[in-house]
Amino acid sequence: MQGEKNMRKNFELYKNIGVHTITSIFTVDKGVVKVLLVKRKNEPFKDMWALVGGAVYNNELLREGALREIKEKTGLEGVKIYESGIFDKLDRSPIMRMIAVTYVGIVDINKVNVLSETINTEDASWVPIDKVKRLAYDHNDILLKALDTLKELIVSTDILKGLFPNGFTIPEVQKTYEAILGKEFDRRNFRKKLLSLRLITDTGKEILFEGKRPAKLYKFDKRKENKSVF
Amino acid sequence: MQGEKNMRKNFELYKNIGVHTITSIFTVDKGVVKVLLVKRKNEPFKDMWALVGGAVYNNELLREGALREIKEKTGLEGVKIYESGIFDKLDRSPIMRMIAVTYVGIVDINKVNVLSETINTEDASWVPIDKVKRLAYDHNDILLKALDTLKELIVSTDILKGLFPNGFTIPEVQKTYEAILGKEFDRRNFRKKLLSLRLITDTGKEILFEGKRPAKLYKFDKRKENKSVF
DNA sequence: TTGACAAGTGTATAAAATACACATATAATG
DNA sequence: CATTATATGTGTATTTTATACACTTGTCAA
Repeated sequence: MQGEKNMRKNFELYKNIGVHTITSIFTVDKGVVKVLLVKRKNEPFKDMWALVGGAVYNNELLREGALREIKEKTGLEGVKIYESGIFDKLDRSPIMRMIAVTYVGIVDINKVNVLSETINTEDASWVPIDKVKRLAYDHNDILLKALDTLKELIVSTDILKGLFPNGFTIPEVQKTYEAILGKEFDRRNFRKKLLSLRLITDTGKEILFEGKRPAKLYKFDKRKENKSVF
Repeated sequence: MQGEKNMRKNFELYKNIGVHTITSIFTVDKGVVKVLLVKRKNEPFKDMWALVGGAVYNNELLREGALREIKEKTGLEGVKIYESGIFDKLDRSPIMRMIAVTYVGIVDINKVNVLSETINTEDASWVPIDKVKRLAYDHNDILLKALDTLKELIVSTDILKGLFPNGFTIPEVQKTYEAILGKEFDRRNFRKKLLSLRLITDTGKEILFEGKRPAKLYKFDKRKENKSVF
């Protein structure tokens, strides 16, 4: 068959496809969605900002490679990541054929502390998504896709659990939804919907923000790990 | 940093990750969902049945590689394929580290003719999904994931257009949904929903099936290419 | 004490999903 | 020709879900 010949002809080339993982790590900080960027230290794209990622080793799973890169480049550990897509344009890297398997994660803004303790702030930074400039490689495209994936995930999975390790108030969750989805909800209807799902429970505690009426503190119900939120 | 050392140590290994595409091509034949399998001619897994796929060349996109493999192994052309997932277990191939980028497609059963003209039926076969035995590699896992993907796609995209190139009747579409989703719909409500979306138009023609009342023939509205069906 | 601010709460209306029964067009049969 | 079997076609009432909308409450600061 014709294909067999091509196969042989292209075999050496085929051996040279590189595999990278690239993760868009988000947080929501006072109603602003931010993404974690790192400054590249090597060519290509030296000194440009980029999403977190790198080459996958032969002896690790893609997901493991992604988590390793996150830890090495930012100090963050235990991030829950979700598949987002695959990027494989032939010229996406100037060095060699390279495909990128991309992931999405979201973390509590307080983990920024961890970041600043272990990594020079010149090397890693939380950037509001509408302030992101030209990134290395095709990372701008990857980021756009990641935001789409994030929008799908917050209405169909419990991905936001990772954002509220110490409980949350309903207005807080609402602001997070509004920031990520880019639209507003009626306060009464949002609360009604969230409570009707019976995925969260009232802790009985309250929490105060600068001289306003205290808000009730809720937490995700542990018994319903993987059900969708919206 | 510690990772840098590992990087160097693993570089040779990293160069040896192979990239495959694997496509689950479905059809629905008289209410039965079938998948297209091909018999392997070479080791590993020689003579076992497998999904359609193979190594990606360095000079082609993943999607192009998938379509090339489909054409080479089954003769099918012009199949619209959708991303399904990535499979990367370290031992999924006994030969080398291999990651599989997987796709899903669905085609009109009448293209089976094309198949039998160009390919020996010993080499390729439509198999009902509940009759699929042990496949090569991890293709049973890939098939399960592909079915999940297909279920999502038929309620959120116009993927079924590819299944009805010459128009369709509403009961036909309903049977297809029921076969793929594994549940039944009320006939009146299904028709109401489908028509309310205004994605299909009445052709004015009718079609007959063996001594029953003729059914109206519809077609997808060309102006609304990419809207979701359910 | 008053004002500013965000949190908390209930009801009425509209839209969507669901449940449900009978008439009709064809081919096959006697 | 009348009868039967079979799958198609059609409308309405009910339930569920989503949406729209206004006033009261608790805290801090002035």
